[in-house]
Amino acid sequence: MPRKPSYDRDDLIARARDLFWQRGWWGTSLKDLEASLQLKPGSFYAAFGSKEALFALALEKYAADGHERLRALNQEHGPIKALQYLVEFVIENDAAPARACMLSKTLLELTAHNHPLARTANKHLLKMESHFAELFEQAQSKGDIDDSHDPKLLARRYQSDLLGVRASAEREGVDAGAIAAEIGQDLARL
Amino acid sequence: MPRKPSYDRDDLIARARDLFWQRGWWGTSLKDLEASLQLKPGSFYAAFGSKEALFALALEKYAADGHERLRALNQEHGPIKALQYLVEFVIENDAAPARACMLSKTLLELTAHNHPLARTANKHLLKMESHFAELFEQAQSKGDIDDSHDPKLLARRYQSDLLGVRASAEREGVDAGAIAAEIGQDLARL
DNA sequence: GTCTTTCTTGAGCGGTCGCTCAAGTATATA
DNA sequence: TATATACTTGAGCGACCGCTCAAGAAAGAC
Repeated sequence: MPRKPSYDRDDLIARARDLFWQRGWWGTSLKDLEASLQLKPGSFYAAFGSKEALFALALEKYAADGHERLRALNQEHGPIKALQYLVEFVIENDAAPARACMLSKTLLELTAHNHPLARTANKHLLKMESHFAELFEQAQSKGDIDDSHDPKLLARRYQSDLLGVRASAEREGVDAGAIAAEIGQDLARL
Repeated sequence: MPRKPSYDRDDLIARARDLFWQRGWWGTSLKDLEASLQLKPGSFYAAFGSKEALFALALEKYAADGHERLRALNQEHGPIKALQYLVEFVIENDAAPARACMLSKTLLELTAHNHPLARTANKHLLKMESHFAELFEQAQSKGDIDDSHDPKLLARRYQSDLLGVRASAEREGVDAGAIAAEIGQDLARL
């Protein structure tokens, strides 16, 4: 007896992710979202409950896609090359709405306000860091990198470097590709 | 015949800088500023003209202080040690309202909106990068680091690393001091 | 003291914010 | 076809946004 929604929920979340990713939390208004998702306020709130709830879903999708990309790169090229390709990919992907990491943008924007979404973003970052550490472990098992390194420390540094180069890639007049290449060389030297 | 303002303009700019640095552009309201600067709307607009104009002054002060700090560190310890100490300082300075760089926060928040302040922030970042390059040049002149490196490339990478570790330092559960130490070691190896 | 000039005050402007809700519309079941 | 059950619509809520301006208060010049 009911009636189906006329939209694809997952597609709406993807569009919201792109808007939030590009414009940030305070920089994205309900009006922006209504225009992009083609949803009137009533439908919006029936579907997602609040702007905050949708942002959380967007973060989740963003993180899930990141994990999937890394997994695929690893499967095709092995751990170290996957980490090298990832850096290049995130700063060159023209399909992305921004070069900088959505999680870091969220963190920097909302941490000082003690906003729950800042904690959510940090959790996703920690998960991503763990994923990096797994790849460094695999690289050691395969003998690609020296056993003397601690995979967790390598992952921590790699993530920091990644945040830095992605922020740099958001700037005009900075050759982020060159920085990415240096990060890749650092990985090769391990 | 006139009447002097009851405030110290430079002190107000410093307080505004701290608020903006911590809470960001959209996250800082006129009400916040009025409370912190102890200024009613009328006085505020008589003194600074607009929220945007004050933010620009705050960025300028932020950048000027950064240059002065680097200059002082260089004078006391020499170029390479200055760059090493700077990383430690920015992520450990409890007096600062945030660990992350105000220029990068501004850039990430406002670039997608084509906001003039994003360009302003980027200009300050470029100036800072030039300052880093100068120090690397001096280090080469003194023989502290190898001549084969290009100071501009070293500066670019150093700034990227700095942005990364400062964003990481804003997170909970991340030992940014350890990352800073690694960056310092990288500098020592040049 | 008087005058002039500036600084200070705060009510309140038009606009936008995130969000609500009652009314209208479409669809799957019976 | 009749009914029940969603989904869709959009006017508009109270709160807050950045900002204005007329009136009052204070201080240097004479």
